[in-house]
Amino acid sequence: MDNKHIFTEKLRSSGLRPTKQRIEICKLLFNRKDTFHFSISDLKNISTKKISLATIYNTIHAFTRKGYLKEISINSDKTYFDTNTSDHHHFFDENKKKLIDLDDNNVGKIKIKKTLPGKKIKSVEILVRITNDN
Amino acid sequence: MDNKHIFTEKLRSSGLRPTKQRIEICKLLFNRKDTFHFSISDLKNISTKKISLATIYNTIHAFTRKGYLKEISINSDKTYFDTNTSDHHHFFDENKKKLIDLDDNNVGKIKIKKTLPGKKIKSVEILVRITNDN
DNA sequence: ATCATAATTTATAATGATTCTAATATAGTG
DNA sequence: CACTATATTAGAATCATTATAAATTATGAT
Repeated sequence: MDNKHIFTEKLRSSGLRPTKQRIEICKLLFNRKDTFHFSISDLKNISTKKISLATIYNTIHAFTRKGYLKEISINSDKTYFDTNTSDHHHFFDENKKKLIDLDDNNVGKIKIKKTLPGKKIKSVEILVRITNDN
Repeated sequence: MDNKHIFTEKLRSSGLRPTKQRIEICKLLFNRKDTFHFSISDLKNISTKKISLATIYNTIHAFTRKGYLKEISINSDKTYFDTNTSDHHHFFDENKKKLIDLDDNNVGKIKIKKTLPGKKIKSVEILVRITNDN
């Protein structure tokens, strides 16, 4: 069971043609229990089928625009993406250079007391940098 | 008054030789009232003296290691630095692509309820994305 | 001040991620 | 099937950043 028809429908209903490359990427990303943090090169590496780099970029960006992926900011040369698009935060393990989810309900309420005229808050993201405890 | 001798001393006391390039960069960064958010190319642009790009990179990284600058993470292709090294957070204006300081005391206390074995928290950073309110 | 040495600067090349381009292939529609 | 819009592709282009190796400069000792 690889959910091919489900992905096909999902793609179609978002106005994206269900090509074999997109379905393959869907399988890699969404046929897993846990949320997946990855960079483009990670994705390239785990893919057995040959999909061009440009297609991987295009697809991941399309999925991000559709809200199926979330882009994550850390100071690193690579951009990371997350299959968990819910409101949540991250630990960044500086030793392992790995992201770990931090659920919104594992963080106390955040109050932003400063406001800026003519601006509205789009999102509030927390990054907790962690290191080995020694 | 350009604080040249103060910068010279500061550099020397951190084990960095006070070269004319480093002193020029000190002036650009620290002779200002407000904190300064910049990218390497911003710095290159405001410098009237010709300093090679490699030296700008080297110097900014040296200053960051010494704690005179702080590196900031946002999802963008450039790395930003901040002359305000105190514990604080940022707004990122998605329309203007500009960073704005958000003081720690303008944010309610943040409680991280999840712990990870063998790890300690190094820092907690908040990024508040804002857009035009319309 | 001069010398020797280690640190620094520099121009340039190399790298790596990402985007662009233009040709080819494919999906959806009639 | 045929047409057209959309996708995929390989490869080139771009941009930020890092590495290299030679020339320059700061510093401490003489």
